[in-house]
Amino acid sequence: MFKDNFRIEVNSSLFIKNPTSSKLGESIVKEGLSLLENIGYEDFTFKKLAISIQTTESTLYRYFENKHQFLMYLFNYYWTWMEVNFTMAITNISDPKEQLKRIIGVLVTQAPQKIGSLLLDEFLLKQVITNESSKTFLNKKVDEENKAGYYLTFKRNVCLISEVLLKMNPNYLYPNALAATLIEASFHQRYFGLHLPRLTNELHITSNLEDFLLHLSINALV
Amino acid sequence: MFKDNFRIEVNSSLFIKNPTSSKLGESIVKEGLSLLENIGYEDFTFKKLAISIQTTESTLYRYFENKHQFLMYLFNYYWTWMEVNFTMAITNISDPKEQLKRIIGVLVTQAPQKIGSLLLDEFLLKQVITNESSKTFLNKKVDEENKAGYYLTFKRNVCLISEVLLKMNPNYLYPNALAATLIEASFHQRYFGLHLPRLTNELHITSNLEDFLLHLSINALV
DNA sequence: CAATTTTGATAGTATTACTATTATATTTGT
DNA sequence: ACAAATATAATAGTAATACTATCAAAATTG
Repeated sequence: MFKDNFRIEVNSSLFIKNPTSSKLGESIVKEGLSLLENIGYEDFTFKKLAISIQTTESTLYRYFENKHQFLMYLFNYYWTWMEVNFTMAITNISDPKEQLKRIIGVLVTQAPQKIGSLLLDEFLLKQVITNESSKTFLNKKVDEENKAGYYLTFKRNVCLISEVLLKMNPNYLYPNALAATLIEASFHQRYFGLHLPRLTNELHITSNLEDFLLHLSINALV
Repeated sequence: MFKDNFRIEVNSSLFIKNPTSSKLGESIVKEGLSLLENIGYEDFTFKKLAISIQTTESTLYRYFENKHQFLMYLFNYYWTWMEVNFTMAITNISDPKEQLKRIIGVLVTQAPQKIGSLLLDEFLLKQVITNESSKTFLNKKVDEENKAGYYLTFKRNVCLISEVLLKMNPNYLYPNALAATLIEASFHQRYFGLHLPRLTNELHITSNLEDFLLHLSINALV
């Protein structure tokens, strides 16, 4: 579907030195993603990552300011990739309801289409974003980072979904809120299904999650 | 409405020494809440709290294992208090739709009814929980802490709301998921309204948030 | 192949997240 | 009122985290 030279590039404010500019940089983000998935954001350190790819902390700090910026890089990488997925999913589909179905289909997919040339493993990336993405904005630096454009890709996806919602009902008052809620619910409900099952109803099962979100959004838009 | 000796007590697994058992303990949670609200969870340390109440780190560690347990204490304090609020709000109300309205009214209230004898400031508590509560479960210790009962009060509230939802439509398949989604959306949509406005539609305004959640839930239940 | 850039190796600092010890207060039981 | 028990303050100390700095070696590039 895509050429082999398809690549995801994120805004340069999200790194010091572009990790895609060297083999070492690539192994930093690849292994960093894997380590993050294994031990979680709280226990993740540049020291540990340096050891696992046999380099030094000082080298990592030449690529990323700190682990928060590293997470922000992955977050933007993910949403840049998702924007491609969403756009492909609704291209040439005229019925807004069918568009919404496909949007939600993409949202709940755990292992998106593999693209050989994509640097990061899509499944791992989705797992990490599911578990950690709230930490990108739930902190006191949010306003500063918002100004720096750290959330632009995420906002674009919310707006993309919002536009589909509005096509179904142009008078709906809260399209952005609903779009963001669908995204957040897709992450957290899966998480709850796996870890705190009383907070959900078997929504770690993809088909249930899809049904829940579709039902919720369609009914909200009547 | 309540006697002056009304008190919120949380499960003893959430502290080493009960902070309500001494004046010092009370000032730890009171000042801790205030500091947490001011500087956020990431920058919050026991050292800073010790300085602000003129005690020492070692004393704080005799009350709480670490700052995560301290947040969990506040989280449980909040949900114990909310359970009282929800229960009061629906007592003697027979119409399920009216019950749901009142539940959502309680959920979106920023400054719940002041009760003189309540140790913690309700407004501050709500602010801190709005900003930080996702951090209670989004970490690798979640399963262990779930076993230890750290999320029981939260789950009870989700179930309480879930039961109201089921009264409106006993055949609805995802009552717990919807209840949890309403709670999470109430926190994050307000947060987005204040910090990332493109992710919402003016939902930092309480009446809008209320309308959004009510509309979402009522339509989901038809 | 010289110049530039990147990386590795090493060292060092301030802060965080604790634990341990002991003397001094404070509280409690009788 | 006083002894016993408990709580707190003061101090010290450790291992890990989150960086920054320096400089030589290696790799890249013009």
